[in-house]
Amino acid sequence: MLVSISPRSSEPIYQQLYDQISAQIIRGELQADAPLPPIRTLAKELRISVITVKKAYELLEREGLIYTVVGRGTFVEELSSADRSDRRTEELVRRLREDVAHYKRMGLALDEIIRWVRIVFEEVES
Amino acid sequence: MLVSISPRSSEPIYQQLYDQISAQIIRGELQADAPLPPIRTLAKELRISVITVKKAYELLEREGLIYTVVGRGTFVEELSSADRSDRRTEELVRRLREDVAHYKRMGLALDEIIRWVRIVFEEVES
Amino acid sequence: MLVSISPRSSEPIYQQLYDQISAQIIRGELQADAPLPPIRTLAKELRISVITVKKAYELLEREGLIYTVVGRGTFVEELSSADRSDRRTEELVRRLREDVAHYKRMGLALDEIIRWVRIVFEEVES
Amino acid sequence: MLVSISPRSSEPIYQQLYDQISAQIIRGELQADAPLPPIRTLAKELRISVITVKKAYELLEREGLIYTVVGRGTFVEELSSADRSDRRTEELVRRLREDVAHYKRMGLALDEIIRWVRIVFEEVES
DNA sequence: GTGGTCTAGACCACC
DNA sequence: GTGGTCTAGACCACG
Repeated sequence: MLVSISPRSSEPIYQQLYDQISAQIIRGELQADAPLPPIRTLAKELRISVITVKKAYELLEREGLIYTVVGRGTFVEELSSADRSDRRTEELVRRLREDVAHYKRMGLALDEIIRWVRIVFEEVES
Repeated sequence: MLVSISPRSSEPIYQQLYDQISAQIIRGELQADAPLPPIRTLAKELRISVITVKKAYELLEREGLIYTVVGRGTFVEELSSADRSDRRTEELVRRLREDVAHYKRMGLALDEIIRWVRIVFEEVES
Repeated sequence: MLVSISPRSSEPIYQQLYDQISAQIIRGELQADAPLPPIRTLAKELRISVITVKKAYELLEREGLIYTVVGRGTFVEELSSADRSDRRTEELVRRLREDVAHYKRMGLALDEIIRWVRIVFEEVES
Repeated sequence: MLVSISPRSSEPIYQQLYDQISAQIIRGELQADAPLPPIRTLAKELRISVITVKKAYELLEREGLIYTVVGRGTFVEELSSADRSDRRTEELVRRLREDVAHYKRMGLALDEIIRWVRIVFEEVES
């Protein structure tokens, strides 16, 4: 599992973790029942607080993306492909709604938004 | 000048004000040297604190979009249409870059983003 | 008498008036007993409030630079050349003290200040 | 980090803080990534409001001199020595231009200004 | 009437 | 513990 964080970002670190890990699970890059790194290990690797990692894992668990076996560790939940598709959509739409509302408020027409999305999409690193 | 705020949004109120007013100036809807509502008046109308309005005005002033004459009031700065176009693009691209990067990280293709933007655009309030 | 104001400056308008008029008197450009423009006239010319002009004239009178004859108008006070020289110095030093203190706080040595004063002096309009 | 304020000065407290801290950063006295005192601590030390300190920090951040990591604290931005030199000059010249313009308007010759700067420099506290 | 500054104090999110 | 936001209210200078 690969994650990277930018501590200076305005997005909270636990959110960055959640976003990246959930995306990998939903895209199917992490197999069902595969183990996630132990909280302390991941915290040490990323040089962040254990509490922060724990918060991200808790979020993932509450969303049904991972499960914990006390004393054994944390594992990827099994998701049907329908599940995965639904979750992806749901998560996505929630965010898009906010963003698009913002563009509308800035006075952008639908065509303009799409035009800019095309332009920016290629330049962006990921 | 028309502004509206949603106190429940996660976006700070002063930021909402800044966004809306700057958009109107950049779109040229507010004439150069036109007076903005006095901070106290606007605060009362929106039922928020004077200080919150002031913070928005401070941001606008620091961006060179408005100017203040103490004891007289606050006014729209004169912007060439080239200026306006530049600022609009700059502001927009900065934001789009972040958003699109996020969608990419979540594993979305360009087509998918555009498809969803179309769908969401209509249902969104403003 | 020639005065010009910049309404956007952070320096109050009445102060701008005071500075310019007092400088002209102290430099001897305005003869003793020469009439100053009536308050209302000057206010109209400069498109500012009568109150503002009045405030400047009051300051000048309090400093003994002008005198008022009710019903006749306002006139330049008679100053001995010693007087003029004293006032000029006094006024100047008060201001310089603040400015120089600021440069010192910014970590500038005496030599540096002088070097920069020389450079800037020529470029400045007046 | 050493700062001192004079509450009686006409210069706003937050501006005094900004001036002193920015000067230290630009002079390179504060190392990159060194932590600034927490706003609450500094406020208590100086016996001023937290908000006043925050305002100074906001200014510093907007000028790119410090950066904030929410929940962790505030830190000195990394500046190349070229950067530092540029900023110092820029800030200085902006201010000097105003001051010198004022002296010129008061009818002072270059020699006189320099003579008085020399005299005043030593007596000034800091 | 206008904005500029400062205050004390509250609540929140994050680490 | 950290900073981020918002509040109500005060006092001042300016026009």
